[in-house]
Amino acid sequence: MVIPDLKNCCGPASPGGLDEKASGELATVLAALGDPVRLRIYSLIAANEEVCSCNLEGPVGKSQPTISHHTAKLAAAGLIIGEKRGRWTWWRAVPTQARSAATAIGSLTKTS
Amino acid sequence: MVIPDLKNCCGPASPGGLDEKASGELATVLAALGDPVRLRIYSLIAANEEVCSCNLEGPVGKSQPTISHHTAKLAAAGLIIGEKRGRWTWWRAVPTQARSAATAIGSLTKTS
DNA sequence: AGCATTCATTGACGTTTGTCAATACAATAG
DNA sequence: CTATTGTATTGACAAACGTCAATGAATGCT
Repeated sequence: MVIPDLKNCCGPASPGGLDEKASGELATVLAALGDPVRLRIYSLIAANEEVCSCNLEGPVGKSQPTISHHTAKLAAAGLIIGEKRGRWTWWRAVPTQARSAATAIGSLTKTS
Repeated sequence: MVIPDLKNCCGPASPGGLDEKASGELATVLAALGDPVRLRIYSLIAANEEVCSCNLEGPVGKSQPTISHHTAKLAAAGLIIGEKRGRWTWWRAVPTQARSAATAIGSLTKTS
């Protein structure tokens, strides 16, 4: 008795695709941006040089702990960094992180 | 009695940022890619012209219903489309969707 | 020093998510 | 037509998530 192929529709596809580690890192960044509230927070920060937390609660319309929670998540993904100057925390975007994620997505599409 | 400003650290920031609708749509796409398993599935599909489901279970290492669940989510976000040809479902990437998300992320960073 | 303000953290709650077993559906093969 | 094969759906469950009230920690003002 010969053991047949598990599947017979086609070969083992192709080697392409991200490995487990790369997909995990990129997914972290994309997941951080994959929430409407966080995306708006990030866009507000990225559109300005610096934004202090006091300017986030208003436009976003969430409570202060929620804003803090989301900014922490964006910071954990390396998308923003916060500097505590005086009484306020000022947030700045890290453009390289967003851009590398953007190019990573763009380079997933077939390049032929 | 004069009503004071709610916050006094700075003005109302800037108008920049995505509106609620735009952030919701983009967040849907990014959330779809914000999972390591889905990102690997998408990268496998995008790296090839077409991929049938039988070639996904193996590399991804998840059960068949899980794969189906994730492909459905990617399809709902408009990132892939499935065509049932013969016995197998063939998945194709929609490069425009991924690319528009990539450019949207890229254009969030300050352009000055 | 004492008080007010700003932000982070904790705790709690309901909702969503990722996963798989079991089942149902669809389409080909014999 | 019946059996087999590939895929989608359902049900269930633990884990993660988003949210807010309450509390804590750190800074500036008087």
